[in-house]
Amino acid sequence: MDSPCHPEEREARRLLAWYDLNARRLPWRSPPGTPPPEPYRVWLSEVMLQQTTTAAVAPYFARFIDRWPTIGELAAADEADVMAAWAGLGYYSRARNLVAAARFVARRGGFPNSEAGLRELPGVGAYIAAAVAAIAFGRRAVVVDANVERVVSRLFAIAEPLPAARKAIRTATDSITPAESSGDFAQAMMDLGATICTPRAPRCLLCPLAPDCAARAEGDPARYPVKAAKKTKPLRRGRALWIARNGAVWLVRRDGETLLGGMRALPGDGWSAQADGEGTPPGDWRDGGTVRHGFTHFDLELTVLVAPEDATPEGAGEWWPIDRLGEAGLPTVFAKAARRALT
DNA sequence: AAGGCGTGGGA
DNA sequence: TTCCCAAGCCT
Repeated sequence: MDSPCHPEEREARRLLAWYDLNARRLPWRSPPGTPPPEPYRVWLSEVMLQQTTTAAVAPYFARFIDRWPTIGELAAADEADVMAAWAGLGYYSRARNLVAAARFVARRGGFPNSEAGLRELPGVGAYIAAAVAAIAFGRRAVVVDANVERVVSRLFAIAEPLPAARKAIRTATDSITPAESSGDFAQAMMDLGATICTPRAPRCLLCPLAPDCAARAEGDPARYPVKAAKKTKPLRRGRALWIARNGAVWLVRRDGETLLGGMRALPGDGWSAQADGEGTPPGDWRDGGTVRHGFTHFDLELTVLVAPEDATPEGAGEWWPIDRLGEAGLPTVFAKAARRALT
């Protein structure tokens, strides 16, 4: 059984053997070698896991599965309910696309089982299509996420910086992806990246691929993957309005597909103003304090302005009971502002 | 193709 | 505190 073989098979064998003993147990996953979870669960977990930690996803995944156990039930849901259930997880376009994709799949009569078919779902890109095809449908697919980029760039000592190195990384990943068990292989690569081949201080002594690892041979595996320098995040200032009356607060819904689009929110300015102090509020508004919040591409310093008792809101919105504010599905930045206003 | 798009946790 | 980062996608 240990007949001479291609080096690429050697890596997959070592990794799969390691995975048999070391696979993380996660709510959306079946143990190695057992039948895969339903495509719905695999897809839902992959969408939630984009740029998001397993610890953050776990409670959301449980709540979604409990409330919408099948793709058909999710397809029939009100989008507003899904958005509210997504609140706090971030990247809200994922929730908008989730509903659209669920309806697409339900109308179609089931999930596509090929990468190309999966790519047609809104919110499904190269990574998720490959992951679902491999994990849920047992297809051979080249699954490349940030973990795989790290593992593979070290394994092959790919010195080209990201993102330009993506093509070389994909080719290298393809070369070690086995024909069978490619779902387990993909999950094994991700587990290896999450627990052993970590961004800092990789635990090479525990790594099943250490004998094959070019970066390890060089002596400084943590220098891979090489990344382009990142830009500094600008600081924006903005205001949120706390307009309360009879135990209720005035909430609006942000429209469009831009920042926090589709989510409930406190009314306010656009945060686009570089300078604070513009549009000074009427003197009878009270300064409710300031919260800081970091977004992907800018930091926000948000001042909460508390309205006088007789203030009248303008435009579309709704009065929301303050004692049930937790159910409003406010994005974290507004949850912070509300907490500040209430202290 | 480079930038928009959230959030929380760890070092 | 600050920085980096986590199962990316879309335009």
